[in-house]
Amino acid sequence: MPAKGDRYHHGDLRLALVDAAIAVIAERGVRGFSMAEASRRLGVTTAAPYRHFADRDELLAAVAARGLTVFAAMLSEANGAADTPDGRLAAMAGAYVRFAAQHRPLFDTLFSSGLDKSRHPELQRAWEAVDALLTAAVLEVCDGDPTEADALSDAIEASAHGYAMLLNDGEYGTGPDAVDATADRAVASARALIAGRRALRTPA
Amino acid sequence: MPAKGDRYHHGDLRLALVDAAIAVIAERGVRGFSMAEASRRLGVTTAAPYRHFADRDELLAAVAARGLTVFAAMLSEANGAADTPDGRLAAMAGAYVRFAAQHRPLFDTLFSSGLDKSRHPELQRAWEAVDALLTAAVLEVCDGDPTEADALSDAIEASAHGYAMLLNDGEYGTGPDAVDATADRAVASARALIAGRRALRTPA
DNA sequence: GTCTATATCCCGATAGAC
DNA sequence: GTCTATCGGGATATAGAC
Repeated sequence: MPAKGDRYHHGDLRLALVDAAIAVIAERGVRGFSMAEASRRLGVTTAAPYRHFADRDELLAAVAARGLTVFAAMLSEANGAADTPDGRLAAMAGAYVRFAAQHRPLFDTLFSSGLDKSRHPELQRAWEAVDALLTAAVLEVCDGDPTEADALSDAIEASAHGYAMLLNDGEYGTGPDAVDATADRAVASARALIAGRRALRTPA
Repeated sequence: MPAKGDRYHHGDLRLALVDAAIAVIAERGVRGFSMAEASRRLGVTTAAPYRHFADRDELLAAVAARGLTVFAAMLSEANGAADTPDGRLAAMAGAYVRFAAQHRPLFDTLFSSGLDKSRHPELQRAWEAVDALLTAAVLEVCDGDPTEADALSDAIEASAHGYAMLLNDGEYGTGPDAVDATADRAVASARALIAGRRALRTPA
């Protein structure tokens, strides 16, 4: 406890607020998050956060930024763990689902917080970095055809996103087994989409 | 205006509240909904709804029930509009996306309202009816193999759900063209999953 | 079946002291 | 950089009158 005087001060309230926000979101969901509750957890008054964040959205954006860092790391790691182009791409679909389940507060902040992305350019850039990871992996699979690559990229992303959302909704049960099973199914679906990708070319 | 006395009475406040709730959700999103706001729209006091709904969740559940009716109707109609098993199943994926976009308040209430489904048995039954539509269509496609049918059903559902969520998040742009394009892509993805469904059998 | 009125609680955000 | 104090707003839900 590095306290200078008789009153407790945080070394880095800004950082502590991000952590506290994640903890609140983990327990009460994104819509249960409030500046007041995060402040209470840290034992500071509700005014304190406003020295570090202009408003509620800015704190949420900071949480989202951390989420994108973790997300990119997990996708990247999955990409490195397989040895074929198809395997790398499919593994990223699995990592997508695992990220959603293992870092649910971050995932929810990214996708269900109602955060206006266009108002946070930093987040847009971080998003582009994530997209680039997926795009690169897709291009490895179908390098000749950028149109097909776009369609396949969207298809795999949508599939993984759907599995992730439904998993977190409890549709597949709860617990680590459900996470593993769903991640496996996302991987298998990615493989099926890759195998059947000819059908993505004809929308009718 | 069938008013008996000098004061306005609704013929069916319960029904009017469901409509008002949908209108509020349409304008302010699911998390912007409140009993108070719905009451205000109808010109009744905030106490009035509690004669018809025990609490906020019960009104949301009524909205969800309507949503499931519409959802089932759209899936069923899409199913009837194609002439091959594959076509019927794929068309349902497109209908899933169109439902999400064209009835966004209902879709959001079903999937993003934080409603505890297990506490509303009526909703569970309505959900099962929706699931049955999808299951039947999938069984037509792969009638010999119930395990494969389960996997394909989940895969198509997740894919459609992902497209729907990302569309409503603005990921594919806005407007009727974006809806059409995304629905088409969901249809194509369903076809790709059907075509590549052998890959769904081996989770590794 | 609706209204008036109210109890209780929570939130975001700011001003000014220290 | 944090605290005290507060403003202004909104929510759910109930009690009792009509």
